[in-house]
Amino acid sequence: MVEHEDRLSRVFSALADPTRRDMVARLAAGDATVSELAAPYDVSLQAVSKHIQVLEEAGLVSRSRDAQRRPVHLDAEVFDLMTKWIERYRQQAEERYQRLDALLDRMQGREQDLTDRRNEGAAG
Amino acid sequence: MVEHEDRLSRVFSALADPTRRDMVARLAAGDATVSELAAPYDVSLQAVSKHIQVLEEAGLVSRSRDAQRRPVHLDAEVFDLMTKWIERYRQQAEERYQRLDALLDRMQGREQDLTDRRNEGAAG
DNA sequence: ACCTTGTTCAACCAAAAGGTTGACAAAGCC
DNA sequence: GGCTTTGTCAACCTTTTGGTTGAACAAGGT
Repeated sequence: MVEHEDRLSRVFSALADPTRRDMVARLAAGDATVSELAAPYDVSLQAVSKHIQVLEEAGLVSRSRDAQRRPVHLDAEVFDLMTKWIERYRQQAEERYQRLDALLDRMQGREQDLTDRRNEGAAG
Repeated sequence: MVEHEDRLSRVFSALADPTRRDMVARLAAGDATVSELAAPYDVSLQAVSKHIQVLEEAGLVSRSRDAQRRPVHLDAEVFDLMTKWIERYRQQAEERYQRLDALLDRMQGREQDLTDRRNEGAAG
């Protein structure tokens, strides 16, 4: 839709592809050239080259030069961006859940069903 | 490409969209109905309905029923899946980086350039 | 200079994503 | 019963994505 979306979108989008996730997994064990990366997959070298481009645009990898080879290196810092985003909302959701639990404790004597949990969540 | 891809692909793919990420952020503060969720965005209710479906298929949200309303609820557990994946490879990459550092320490007297760092990473 | 190896660029294609509008279902309100 | 609210289904359109092939570029090796 938008030509160049925000960082987080590109990172999540890059990792949404299983082939690219697998490549990241392998790069975590050490740098690799394009053909080394391509070896296990049943697709053209060009397709792999494109995948690496996507990872690079997401800031997940960087490429150097070694003669004709273009070694691909995993840049782990971007992971922090994701982790922060995830943790933020997970914590928020968990805190909310705990507040709900506490509320349920306080009114445990009353005959209320789960609908109350949900309603409190939406309103509070 | 594949009709129903693995869980992780669907989760990352779902969060690759900024609108959906925003919806998740808002749901972390409490459940909401479809129209409540749709309100801030300049798109049709149908488009929002589709977004919610994507989040649901990714296991990020679930829907209950309250009269005509379909309250959307954030399921935080799926976040663990992502976090685990991310942490695994980040740690691996960091450990590798530290081993490289240690290696560099041991051979600090020699006149070696960064190429050695890269080569060790690819071969080891 | 020429060949080989490693990688990218360009054009093209099919499928998926994200949006639209129109019709319809489901449940409360008058 | 009929209207209104809330949401989904279906058909359609456009852009993006992930793949293809063929040509080209880059940098040693001989």
